Amino acid sequence: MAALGDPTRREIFERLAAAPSSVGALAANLPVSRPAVSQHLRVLKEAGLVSETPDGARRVYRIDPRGIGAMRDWLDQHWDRALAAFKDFVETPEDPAE
Amino acid sequence: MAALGDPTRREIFERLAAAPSSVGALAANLPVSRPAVSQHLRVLKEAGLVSETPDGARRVYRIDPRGIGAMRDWLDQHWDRALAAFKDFVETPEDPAE
DNA sequence: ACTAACGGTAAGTGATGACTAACGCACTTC
DNA sequence: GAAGTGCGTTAGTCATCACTTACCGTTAGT
Repeated sequence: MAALGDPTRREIFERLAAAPSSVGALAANLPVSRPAVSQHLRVLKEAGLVSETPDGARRVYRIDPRGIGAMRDWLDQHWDRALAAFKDFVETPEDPAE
Repeated sequence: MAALGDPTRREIFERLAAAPSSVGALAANLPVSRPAVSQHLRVLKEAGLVSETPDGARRVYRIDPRGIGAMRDWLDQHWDRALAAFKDFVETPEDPAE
């Protein structure tokens, strides 16, 4: 969750969501060096958002559905509560006692 | 989106999702000072995640459904693509040529 | 009007973290 | 086996940011 706070990391995440890719391919289309991409991928992997697959000398990274699913659950949970509270707030005309 | 990167800010966000609150009430139950809470609320407000409502001398903050809705949309969009790509990856038996 | 309570703002400090350069390791191909 | 490619890791630097202290504006009560 906090792993997506950095813009570069979010960019990497979005590119992987579009299509799995290797480290070098990602770094080639990004304004940062390859080690930087590698470090971001490690953070994303530890957060459970991506998974790596060895492919010879290369390593292919792709989105891990479980991680993004956990985020969805977290968001939906708060969404329901927030929506209920907001609805209650709008419908209350003007509470004088508070 | 990046506004939820900080743990303290996420904590404030979750408390507001549970129930709207004033700045002082939030700071009283948090390990940080009141100005810190005020700064976090400003970031959350600029991100469109919370909205403030003047109530006399106090200001009540609550979750803004639009902000959390935008996050949901962003997440769902990437979820669909990632799930399709992952499914395609799993179903591919084992590509010998590569 | 004066006082007290509530909250936003400014300035300054300390720590977290994103980045690059240099190095080492695993795998492949000649 | 030797050279080359693709990645991860380490050390070090620099910027970003979260936090506190002090101050000022605003609103409610006496």
